[in-house]
Amino acid sequence: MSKKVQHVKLEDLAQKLNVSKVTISKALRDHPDISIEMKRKVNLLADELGYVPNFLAKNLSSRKSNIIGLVVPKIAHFFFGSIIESVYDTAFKNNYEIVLTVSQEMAARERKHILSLLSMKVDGLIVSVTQETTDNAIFERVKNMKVPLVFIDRVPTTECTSSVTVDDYGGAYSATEYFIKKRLTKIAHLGGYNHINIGKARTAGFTSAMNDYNIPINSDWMIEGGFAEEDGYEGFNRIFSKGPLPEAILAVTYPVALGFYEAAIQHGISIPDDVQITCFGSNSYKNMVPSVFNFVHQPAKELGEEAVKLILNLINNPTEFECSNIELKTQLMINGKSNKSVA
Amino acid sequence: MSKKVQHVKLEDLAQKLNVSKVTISKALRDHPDISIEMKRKVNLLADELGYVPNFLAKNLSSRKSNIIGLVVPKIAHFFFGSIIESVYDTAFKNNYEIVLTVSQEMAARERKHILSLLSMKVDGLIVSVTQETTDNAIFERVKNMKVPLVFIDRVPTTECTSSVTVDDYGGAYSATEYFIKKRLTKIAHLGGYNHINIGKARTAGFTSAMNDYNIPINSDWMIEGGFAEEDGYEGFNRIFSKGPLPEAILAVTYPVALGFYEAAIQHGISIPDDVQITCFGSNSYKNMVPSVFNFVHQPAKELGEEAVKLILNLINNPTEFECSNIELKTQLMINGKSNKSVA
DNA sequence: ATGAAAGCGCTAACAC
DNA sequence: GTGTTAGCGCTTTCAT
Repeated sequence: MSKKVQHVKLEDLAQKLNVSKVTISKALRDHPDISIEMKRKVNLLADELGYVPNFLAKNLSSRKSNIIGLVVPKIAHFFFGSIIESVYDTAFKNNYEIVLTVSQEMAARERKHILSLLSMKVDGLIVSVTQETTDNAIFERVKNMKVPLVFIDRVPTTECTSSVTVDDYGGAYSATEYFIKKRLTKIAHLGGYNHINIGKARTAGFTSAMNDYNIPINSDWMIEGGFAEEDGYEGFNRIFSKGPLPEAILAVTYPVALGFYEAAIQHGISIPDDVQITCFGSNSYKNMVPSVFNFVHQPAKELGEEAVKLILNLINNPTEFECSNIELKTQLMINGKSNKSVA
Repeated sequence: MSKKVQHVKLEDLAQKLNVSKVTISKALRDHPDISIEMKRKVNLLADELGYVPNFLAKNLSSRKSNIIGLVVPKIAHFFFGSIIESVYDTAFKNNYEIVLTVSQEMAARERKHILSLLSMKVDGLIVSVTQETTDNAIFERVKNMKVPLVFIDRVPTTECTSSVTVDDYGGAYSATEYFIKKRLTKIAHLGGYNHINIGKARTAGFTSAMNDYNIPINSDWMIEGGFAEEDGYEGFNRIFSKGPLPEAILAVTYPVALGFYEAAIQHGISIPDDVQITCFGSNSYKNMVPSVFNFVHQPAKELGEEAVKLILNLINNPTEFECSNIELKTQLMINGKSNKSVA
C-alpha cells in the first residue's frame, strides 16, 4: 500500500504523468479516445496512489449516480430483511449501489427520505410504502421528475405504476380454503388497511373463499389495521372482547401473527391447539425450524431480484417498461412443507 | 403542491426574490448574517417551490455530508437486522443519514464498499467486519484519512480502534457453566474464527468454563469456522463422523445453530431432546415465541445506539473519544426467560 | 445585512 | 489522441 492516500485527485495523476486531467479522466473511464498505452500507465499510477474518484464531484458533473434508492417501512423482520438483502445483492452484481432508507411505517419519514434520495440524484427508486401512506403527491413528483420508480410488495393506488408484487389474493384464498377443508370454519381475518394493495387483495381473497364455500363471515372477526405486532395484539383483544374465539386466524403479516400470539398466550390460549394461525410471510431458514404458524410464503428473494431488474430496465429504457407489473406466486406452507392439496 | 418541481435551485429562488443566491443559501441554513424577515420570505418561497438542496453540490463544496457509512456482513438475520434498524433510527433522530452496504461476508466487497463510502465523503464509518477479514490495510487507510471509525460487534485485531461490543467471553462462560450445572458435560463448541474478536473471546469463555469445572475438552468437538448456516451444517457432520454426539452445543451464532439443527434433523437426531443447543443471538419478538434453542442474548438495539453515539462523539471531538471501547452485557436466556442461576 | 468571486473535483463540449 | 474551456449547484472567504 502506498503511504500517500489522502486526497489523491485527477490533477495529481495528471501532473505525475505530464498530461491533462481530462486525459486521466477519460483513461480511467476507458474512453475510446485514449491510447491503450496511456490507459495502462494511468491505471497503474491510479492503483499505486490509491486513487478513488470523488463520488460527489463525479455525479454532480455527470448528473447520474449509479445509485438506486430503496425505501422500506421496516428492516428487522425477516421478510423485509430478505428483500433488502436480495436487492443489495442483485444491484451489486449489476454495478449499482443501493442507498437504503427506512421509514419505520411513517409517511412523513418516507417523504423526507424520498426527497433526500432525489437530491442525491439517484438513478431510480424502489419503494415499499408505509401503512400510513395515503397521499401520493410525492410519487407524482418523482414521476414528474422522470426518475424511474418501482414499487415492491406494497403499492399505493395510483395509475400507471411499475411494481413487483405477489399474488396476494390467491395466497389469502388458498390459506382460507385450507382451513375450510380442514373443517375449521370459524375463521377471523386480521387484515391490513384497505388503502394498500396487500391489505385490500388479501381481504378480498379471504372473503371470496368464505363466500365460495358458503361460510358466513362474522363481522366482529374482520379486523382492518396495520402490519405490526401491536396490531395483532390489539386484534386479539378486540376479538376476545366479543365472545368466543375463532378456530383459525388468517393474519396479513407475520408480525401481526406474533402480536396475536403474544396476547393469546397472556390469556392462557394455546396456539395452535386452541387457535390455528396462518400468516403471510416466510418461515426462516428453509422452513426447517418448527413454527407455531403456517405460512403463505412470499418469495422475498425473487421479489428483490425482479425489482432491481425492472428498475434497471426502466433506467435504460424508460418508455418500454413503463407501468409493468410483475406478480409472483405465493405458496401455502403447512408445517414447513409446501401444501399440494389446494391450488 | 406546486407544479414546477423540477430542478429548483438556489438561483431560481434568488431571482424571484431579487437577491443573490448567497443570501438564499445563508437564509436557508439559518445563518446569523441574514435578517429574520428575509429568512421568513426565503423559507416560504422554498416551500412553495418545493426546493430541495442538491446533496451532491452541497457536500462537494462543504466537504461534509451528514452521512454515516455502515458496513455489515449480513442483513437478513435478526441480529444484524436489529442492529441496522437501531442504527438507522438513532441516526435519523440526530439528523444524520445512513448509507448501508452489505459485504455478504466477503472481504473484497467490504473493501470496495468502504472505498465507495469514502468517496462519498461520509462523516464517519461504522463497520462490522466479515468473517474473512484479516487484512487491516483498508482500516489503516481510513484512519490515515482521519475519517472517524467505529467497529460494532465484530472488531479486527488492530491497535487503537473504537468499538461497541458485547461481553463475549462472559456470555460464552455463562452458557457453558449452565450446561455443566445441568450435568451436561459432553459439550461441543461450534466456534468462530480466531482472527475475529468474537470468535476468539467466545472460544476463550467456553474453554475457561470447562477448565474451571475440570471438564475435559474433546478436541474433535472444538470446531473453528465461519458464522453462517453452512458452517453449522458442516460442524455437525464433522462431529457426527467422529463418533457419538455430544449432549450439548454452544454455537457462536444463531445461523450456525440453524445449520447444525438442519444437519441433525436429517440424521434423525432430535433437538433439543438428544442435543441441547445454546447460541449467541437473539430470540425474536420479546422471546415470546418458543424456540428449540437457548440464547446468549446480545442487546442489538443498544449496540446500534451506542455505536451511533460514539461515532457522533468522534465526529465532533476526534481526539477525546479515540480508542474508546464500549462493552455491553449479554444475558443467558433459557426458554425465553432470563436465567438468574448463573452470573 | 448582503453580494461578488472563487473554487470543491469532476465531466462534457469542442477545438487542435 | 490530447487539451482547453465551461460548468454542475452549492459554500466560502472577503468586500461593501
